[in-house]
Amino acid sequence: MTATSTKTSPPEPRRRRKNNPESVRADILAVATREFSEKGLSGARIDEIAEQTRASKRMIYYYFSDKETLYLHTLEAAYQKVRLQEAELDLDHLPPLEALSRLVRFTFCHHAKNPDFIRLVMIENIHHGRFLAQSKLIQSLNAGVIDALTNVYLRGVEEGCFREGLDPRELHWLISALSFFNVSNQHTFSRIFDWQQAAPENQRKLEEHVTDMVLRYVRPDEVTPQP
Amino acid sequence: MTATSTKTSPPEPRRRRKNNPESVRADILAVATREFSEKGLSGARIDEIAEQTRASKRMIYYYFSDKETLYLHTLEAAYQKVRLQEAELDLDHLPPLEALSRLVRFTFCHHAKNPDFIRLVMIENIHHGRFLAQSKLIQSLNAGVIDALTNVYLRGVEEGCFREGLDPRELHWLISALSFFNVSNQHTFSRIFDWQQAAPENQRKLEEHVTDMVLRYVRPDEVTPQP
DNA sequence: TTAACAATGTACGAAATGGTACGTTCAGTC
DNA sequence: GACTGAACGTACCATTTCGTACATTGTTAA
Repeated sequence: MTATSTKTSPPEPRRRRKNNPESVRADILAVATREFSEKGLSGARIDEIAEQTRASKRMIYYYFSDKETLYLHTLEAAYQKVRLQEAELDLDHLPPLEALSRLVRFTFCHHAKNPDFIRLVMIENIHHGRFLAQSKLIQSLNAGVIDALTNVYLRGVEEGCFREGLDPRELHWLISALSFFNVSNQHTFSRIFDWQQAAPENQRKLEEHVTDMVLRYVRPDEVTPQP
Repeated sequence: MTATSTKTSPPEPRRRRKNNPESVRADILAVATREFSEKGLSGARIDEIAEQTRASKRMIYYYFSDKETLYLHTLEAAYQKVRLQEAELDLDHLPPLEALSRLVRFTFCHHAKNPDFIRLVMIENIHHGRFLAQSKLIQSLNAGVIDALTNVYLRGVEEGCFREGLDPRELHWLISALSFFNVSNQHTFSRIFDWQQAAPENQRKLEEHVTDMVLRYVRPDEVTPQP
């Protein structure tokens, strides 16, 4: 876009460049997120990212030294964003059953609303988690999730509404699996089984199933509660 | 060019081996499977595949016209292989509970033993299932899974060991989700939560959890069946 | 045998792609 | 205003990568 309108306006012919490092950086990161999550690390093109940015390709290498570093920053930013949203969940003031139910629904919906994040995690798994392993940041971010779930679970066991002997980490695994798969495999599943999985009514049904499944799983075995 | 010469064709049209077409084709496909599942469609390199083959790059283009077609054939071959293994499952002679339990365990173990297939499906989802959509073959292959599960489920409902009102397709979705996630997200999950998910004892535990979860899910609600 | 076609090897081209050299402009400090 | 380092633009390079032209060998039918 050569806006050098060399008109006969002597005082102000050219557009002034305004330095704005933070904004440029954020812009690049946003575009990179779109591109990487859409096409993967090897599929995304630096030139393509540059084109969609208000900055130039030179700027990408200026702020992020190379393609892989840019990808790593993208991944970190995505995890950070997720963490921020999760932090808003306040489960401790709810009774265990409701708290767990809410956590499951939140996870399910959150994943569904953030396909970019899911895709980045898929892509990272394709790369054997090699970049995530480099990131101290991400490692530190995710401890909180397990803690929150552990609290809820322990309270539930104490109150007798959850059965004993479950591992919160494994419980989290189950919740994640169902919520993640809902996004990650939507395309193949829909196509193979000719089922519009993304349709709102089906999403609502799946949310119910998933929540129901988790709650039934933690429910105490019936012990014939007759005295 | 099909020589349909209705001349004095002998009753025995014996086919003699040519150079080595079938073997070369199979070799290419095997290497392509490794490469695509490891690096994705855009990450895999035709030259790299050629190098690992006994054939040359020219042969890849001879048998499979271009990269994307080769990828599609890879995907189809992978689904076909899975289908063959699934067909060995014979559930109809088992009581419903055992049949379902066996189906879940089979799915879980099968996925765990075929990471290449899982990765290809992940990659295909990254591509929005665009190639799978082109394949009439794959579409036709996967109907059987639902049928088998439907039979088991209906028998179970009839015998009273499963609750009513569940959709076999959704049940399959749940089983798939848990089994798939176990492979697809192993790297990120292990790294984030510092948990050796691939370790045999953890795999055994997860298999139990997953089976248990599905069985608890289909179990009839307690209706206080007092005599 | 020989024509015809299938199967295969070698070398190369054109475009894409990650990354850089080098110069220019901005903004704060003295 | 002069200086300086950070912020930015343009043009370019070296390599990679998909794909092909062309030559050659094997195989079968007549």
